[in-house]
Amino acid sequence: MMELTRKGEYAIRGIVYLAKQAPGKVILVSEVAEATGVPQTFLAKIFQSFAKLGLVNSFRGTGGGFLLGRPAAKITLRQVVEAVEGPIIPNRCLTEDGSCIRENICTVHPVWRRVQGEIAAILDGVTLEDLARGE
Amino acid sequence: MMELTRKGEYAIRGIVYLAKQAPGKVILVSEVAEATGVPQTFLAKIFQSFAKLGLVNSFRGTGGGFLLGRPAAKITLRQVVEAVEGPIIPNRCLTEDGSCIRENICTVHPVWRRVQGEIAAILDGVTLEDLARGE
DNA sequence: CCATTTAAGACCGTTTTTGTCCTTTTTACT
DNA sequence: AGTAAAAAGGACAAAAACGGTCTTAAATGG
Repeated sequence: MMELTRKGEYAIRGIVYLAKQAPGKVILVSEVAEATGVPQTFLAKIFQSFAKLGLVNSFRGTGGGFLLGRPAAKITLRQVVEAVEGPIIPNRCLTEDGSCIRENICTVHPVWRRVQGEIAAILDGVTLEDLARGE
Repeated sequence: MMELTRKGEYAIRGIVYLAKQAPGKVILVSEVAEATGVPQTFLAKIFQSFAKLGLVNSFRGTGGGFLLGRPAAKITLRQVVEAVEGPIIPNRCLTEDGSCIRENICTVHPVWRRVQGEIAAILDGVTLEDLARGE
């Protein structure tokens, strides 16, 4: 359970690869795809969504490509993961606006809340810089 | 991301309902299903898998039904969740036998290891007794 | 034997995942 | 201006997972 999807894994691989480049250097999706072993068109989609969120910047046309939208130290693993996988929600009842109708579920509610908080805290504490320079 | 499936939620609802009963009392699936709002045949499947693991005991025929396989205090939320959802694996690379081929993935590896450990610890710390008596 | 209740497995529709493919737009270079 | 190189965007599709249902068999008590 609680498994990251391929998309999530690909996203991390791809953006970490960008983080390893010299700041300001523009990289082709094709290069990232090959280097990380991710299907190119799939990775392109992922990077497009990153671009919309400002996680990466993109340039079209000849000489185009991608680079980080801000310094690697300012991008957390949580931001990357949530960008592709959505918010960290261990249980549906955490989604709702405070309405957890069933009582027996509600005793579990605070447990999931803790799980959510712990995961978020861990992922918040790791930046692309950390990951790029090998911990 | 990281969301519990319906099955997982149903499983918790169902077994917590059992945990709320007087010890030794045998309960019908139909009763549990109705009380918790879970589809009966689906819940039956879940309880069957619980029975195989000893989380519950079952009796067939007239007067049959289910009850906890051991005291509620001896069943953790983690055991319940893993019984239906499988082991807690935030990332595929944690499954493998130490082989995390890609280097950039491997810098992420210890992070997922921590996530795995934290979730496990939280769920280990909660028993059905806790959940049954309302935290 | 008969009604009841779980056990086991086959089956099935829907949604999500994991991509591919094609067209369009933007850009740089000649 | 024309062309080649990229990313942007959308449609499409196979495969897997999810969320169940249904049927038949086996056990049990009366």
